[in-house]
Amino acid sequence: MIESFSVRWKVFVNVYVEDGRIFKVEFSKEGVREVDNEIAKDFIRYFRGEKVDFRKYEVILNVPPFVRRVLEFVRDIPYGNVITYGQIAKELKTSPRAIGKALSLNPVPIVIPCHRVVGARDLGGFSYGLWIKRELLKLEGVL
DNA sequence: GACGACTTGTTAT
DNA sequence: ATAACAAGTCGTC
Repeated sequence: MIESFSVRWKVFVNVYVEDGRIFKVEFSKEGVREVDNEIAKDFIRYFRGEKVDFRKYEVILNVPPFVRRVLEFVRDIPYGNVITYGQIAKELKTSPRAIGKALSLNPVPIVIPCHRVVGARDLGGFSYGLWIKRELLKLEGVL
C-alpha cells in the first residue's frame, strides 16, 4: 500500500511510503495532505529541532549499486555531525566528485542525511536549493 | 586569500 | 562516446 503525505516546514516536505518503507522525500512548494502517523510526527519533531534518528525507518533505494554504497555510508552519520565529500571518497576508494554525484541521486533526503556532507572549503551543494541544506544544518546546531 | 587549470568517478543520453 | 556534476588539489599572483 502506497501512501503520501506532507509536513509543513519552511517548505512542504512530501513523504512517500510503501508498506512502512520510505521511498521518496522531496521539498516542494506544493503540499499533499497532512496526516498524523508515526513518520509524520518524527518529521515534525525533527523540524522542531529535536534530535531524531531516522535510521529506525526502512527505505526503498531504487538506485545503482555505487549510489547505494554511498547512501548506506551516509546513513550512519550521526545527528549534528558533518563529513566532507573528500573523506567519504577516501573511505570508499573513489573520488569526491563521484560522491557528490551519488548524493544528488538520494531519493530520501533527511532520512538519509546527505545534508551532513559538506565541501572541504564550503557547504557544497544541495539539489533542492542550498538554503535548505543551510537550514537543516542550523536545526542540528552545526551552523 | 583569490583565482585558474588540471584531475576525477559515476551516471545518463 | 561524451557531457554533466552537490569536489579537491596544486600552482601562481
